[in-house]
Amino acid sequence: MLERDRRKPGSWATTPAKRRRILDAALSCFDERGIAATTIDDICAAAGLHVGSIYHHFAGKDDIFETLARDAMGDYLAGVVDALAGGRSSPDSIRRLVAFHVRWVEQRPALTRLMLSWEETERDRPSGREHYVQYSEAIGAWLRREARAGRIRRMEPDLYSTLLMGPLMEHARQRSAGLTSASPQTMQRGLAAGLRRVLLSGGDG
Amino acid sequence: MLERDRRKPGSWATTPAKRRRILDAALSCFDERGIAATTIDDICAAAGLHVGSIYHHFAGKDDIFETLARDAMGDYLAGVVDALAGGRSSPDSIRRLVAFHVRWVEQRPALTRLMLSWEETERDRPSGREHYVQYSEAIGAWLRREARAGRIRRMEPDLYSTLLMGPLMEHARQRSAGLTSASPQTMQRGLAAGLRRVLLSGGDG
DNA sequence: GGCTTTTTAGAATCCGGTTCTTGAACTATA
DNA sequence: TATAGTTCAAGAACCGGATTCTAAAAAGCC
Repeated sequence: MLERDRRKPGSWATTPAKRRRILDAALSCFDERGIAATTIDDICAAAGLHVGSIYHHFAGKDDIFETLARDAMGDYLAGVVDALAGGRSSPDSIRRLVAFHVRWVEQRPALTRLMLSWEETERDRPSGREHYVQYSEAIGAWLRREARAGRIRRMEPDLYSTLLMGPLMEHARQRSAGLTSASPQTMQRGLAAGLRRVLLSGGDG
Repeated sequence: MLERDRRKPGSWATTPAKRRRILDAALSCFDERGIAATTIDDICAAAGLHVGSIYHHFAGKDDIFETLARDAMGDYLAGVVDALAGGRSSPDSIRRLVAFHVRWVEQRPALTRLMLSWEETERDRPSGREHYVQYSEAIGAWLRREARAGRIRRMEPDLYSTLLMGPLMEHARQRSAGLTSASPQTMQRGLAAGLRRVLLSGGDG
């Protein structure tokens, strides 16, 4: 029934490549049908493999999802940290952060969706908090340093992540749901301006 | 196997009450086990009914979930609109909005979780955008009015929701995951201050 | 009290994820 | 190049949970 791509003997891919192929297949399924709606069979068909093989490489659907999501999150976080660290001043770091974020979201819609969904599902699990903590840590170091130097408004640590991540994640959500009519450039400028006003010292208390 | 609460003949509840009982049962299950993990049987046990009866009142698990989530969202939105409309000035409206939000999240952890999860799952569905649009509309009217009067910084409409909803929803997420150590009062003050800086006119462009 | 409609019980069904068994392909070693 | 051990693929079997279906009890109505 399913059109499977049976290879002739002798052309067996090496393990990491096969793993990759499953992940890629899953990613495109997740992206086009939604995460809950894709079945293992869908992934089988897309990867040209049978259930057994998939379960040989992964513990299950969740494992595949988590692997993809974890990678996506890791990639995003690395970019965030780089952007912040690479700025030559606080405003510059903020500009770079927002520029990176908007570009990432624009260029990786599937990964964006994955990252956002993960956020949701992870919360219920034992390991749930992990990513959140990771995110906070990633930004925390930079924020603490800048705040200590007086370049960034001093406030309750919890507020930093709320006020920084909030707009960024909300933007990602809107964008991945196709709800923004404004251009990426406009959003980028607006987000940067907003974050500057919230974070940088000066003005009313 | 399941301990069902069989009522004696003659004590049958009226329809809306029965519906309510199912919803309440489901809400507590969702809350204590997580949404994905609660089975229909769990809800049956909690409501003291059998599958058949539940399917008589609702189309399925999703229907129950959506009903609860829609109600939660409706309640929240109504409060938001009230808060904004009731302020005697823009800063006052913002203060009221944040105060309402923080209180709501504190007092209704189960509904908060539901609302946030709905956001996630809804995106994939045909009717997906609906709630988002609803949210934007709810705040949109107030924002447009204030902006036209010059009391609120003029910006791309999409940015309003990003910059307003972003921090609030992020706060709700953190809170419902038990990740804030700061007191509600602190968060409330901080959020209000942040939103004021972003939204109110004046200062750098 | 008999008739219709609503609600319930619970068995039957269906669907999708996971497990298990078998065998084929690869690897290393002699 | 046979051989033992290991990894990978196939696909049937299994299992749990959502949904559907049928019959019967309760409620409403005359």
